[in-house]
Amino acid sequence: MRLRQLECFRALMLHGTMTRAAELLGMSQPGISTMIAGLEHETGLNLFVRRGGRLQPTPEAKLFYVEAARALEAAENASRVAAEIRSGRRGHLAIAAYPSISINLLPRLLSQFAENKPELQIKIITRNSATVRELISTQQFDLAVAELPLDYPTSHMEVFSYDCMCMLPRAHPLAKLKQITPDDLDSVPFVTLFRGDPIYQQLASAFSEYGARWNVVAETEFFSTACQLVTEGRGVGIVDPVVSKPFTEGLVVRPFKPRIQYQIAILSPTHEAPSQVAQDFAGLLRRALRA
Amino acid sequence: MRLRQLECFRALMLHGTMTRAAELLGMSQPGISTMIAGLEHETGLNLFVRRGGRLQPTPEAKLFYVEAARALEAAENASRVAAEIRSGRRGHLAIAAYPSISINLLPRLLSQFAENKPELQIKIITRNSATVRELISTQQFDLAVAELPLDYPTSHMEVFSYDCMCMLPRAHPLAKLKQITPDDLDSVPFVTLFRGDPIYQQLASAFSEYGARWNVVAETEFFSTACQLVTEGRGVGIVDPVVSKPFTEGLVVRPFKPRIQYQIAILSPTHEAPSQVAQDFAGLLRRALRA
DNA sequence: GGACGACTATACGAATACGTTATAATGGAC
DNA sequence: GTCCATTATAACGTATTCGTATAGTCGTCC
Repeated sequence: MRLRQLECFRALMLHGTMTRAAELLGMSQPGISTMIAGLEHETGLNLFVRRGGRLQPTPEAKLFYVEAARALEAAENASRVAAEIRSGRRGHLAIAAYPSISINLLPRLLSQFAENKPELQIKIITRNSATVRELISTQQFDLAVAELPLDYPTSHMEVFSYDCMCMLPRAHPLAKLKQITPDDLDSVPFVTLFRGDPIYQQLASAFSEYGARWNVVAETEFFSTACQLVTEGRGVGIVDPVVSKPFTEGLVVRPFKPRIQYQIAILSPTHEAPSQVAQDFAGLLRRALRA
Repeated sequence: MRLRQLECFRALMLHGTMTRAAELLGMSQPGISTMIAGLEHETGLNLFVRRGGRLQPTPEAKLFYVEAARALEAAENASRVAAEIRSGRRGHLAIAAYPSISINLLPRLLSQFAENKPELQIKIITRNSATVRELISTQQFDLAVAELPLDYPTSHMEVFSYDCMCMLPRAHPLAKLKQITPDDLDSVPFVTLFRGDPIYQQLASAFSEYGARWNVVAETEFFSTACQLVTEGRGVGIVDPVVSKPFTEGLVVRPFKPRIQYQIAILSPTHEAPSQVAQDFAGLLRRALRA
């Protein structure tokens, strides 16, 4: 039993004559005729009686039609779903990400990505980078974004490196400089990430190397919190130039020397092949993180 | 999108390798390979990634599988239903019949007919023969059985003629005769059908022709009622030899002379083609009515 | 009753699909 | 490296599909 036969059968049942059914299906009348003959032969049912040169559906045809139409609709539905999956309109996109990127960049990109994909189910789980690293191993996520370094590196890792910038309140005296060094920040109130963070360690080394006094007035977990403190005038700070960009709206941002490196990575599941949707979104995310 | 492709896809999803799927479907491995390649091409989905010489279903394949399996099942169901219809296990059989045949013969034949047809829906409507004649015209019945003559004869009518028999209580003195005539029944208490019935008129003519006195002690609507009265010893009567046979169990039945003719007919719908089930049952009924 | 119109069935050929065998290519295991 | 299991590709015969051409059937309109 072939789908094409059912299609012809349905058209014939709905439109009465082979000639009209053929028109509707964009094929010739003899095509319909042989197709119906084949269906009758294969099912062993007499679907039509030839009466007065016309076709009249038998009671068997009416009974069979119900099931035939159902099967056709299921097949057409499968076909439609395939198109939806292909275009990314259907599917799911589960992403695990560390907090700073979860706050602004990720939801912004996701809502842009899902614009024309009504059936796409999105899930964002926010955890610290170590947990994100573990989550991607469970194969339950399509994509993850974590800060480096990781205790247990994973394959399928795409790294993005940034040189951190110095951020200052707009009215800060140092805002007129093109570039900031630890010397410029000697004893200046400073907002930084926590002691355990690589950023903290790099900053400590930089100030010590320059022989400047690092006046830490606040430690935060996230760049976004630090940004807010700087905005409030508590001091100056350091920030990555891309992910945290939305948080530095009212601030002045200047290159910092020496280089304070900040690295994040897009992680993909290892055992599982990534879904097309995940790959597409990874592309969008990659462009955003490179910018 | 062809059903065969979905079939291969399902087998592959369920059994992991093309080699095994091919075995299960009774075809060669390259056959599966090309079939899957065709499906991937037509749907535009990457259903499998080739990793380490093995196939691994992509997330898209898992999503699509749900719909594909559903479509396949619907098609297989349609196929199964076709087989059920063909063998008469599925369908409906609506029969309109006059009372006497509805009481015993028809339900007996129908239950025999439906023995191995679990899904067959049976409907029996009992009306007098004139109404049965009208009902078959409404095309809502697959078959009808009515007594003749009918005011408005219909085409598709298969007539069965019977010579009525005389029935007597087992202990009746006339039971020793091989054949009964009106002369034998002169003044004998007689149970007959109603005045309007053709049987009544034929009997009246017969007694008058033989110059015998017809001693009617009871008039009934149905043969079955008459039979019961005879069984109770109220008199002798006349009965058709086939339809009413079940009612004359404890009675003696003898040929009657002159011939009292009783005719019934199987009626088929005119506009509608009869269903295969109806035709099959008509065959069974025909054999029973001819016996 | 004959011509016409609408419809279905059959014949035949070309393109496509299907499924086979043979064989290459790949990767893991020992 | 060799063996084993797997998938992919090529070549080829057969079946299916669908078109065109044409014949047959029935009802209708003069």
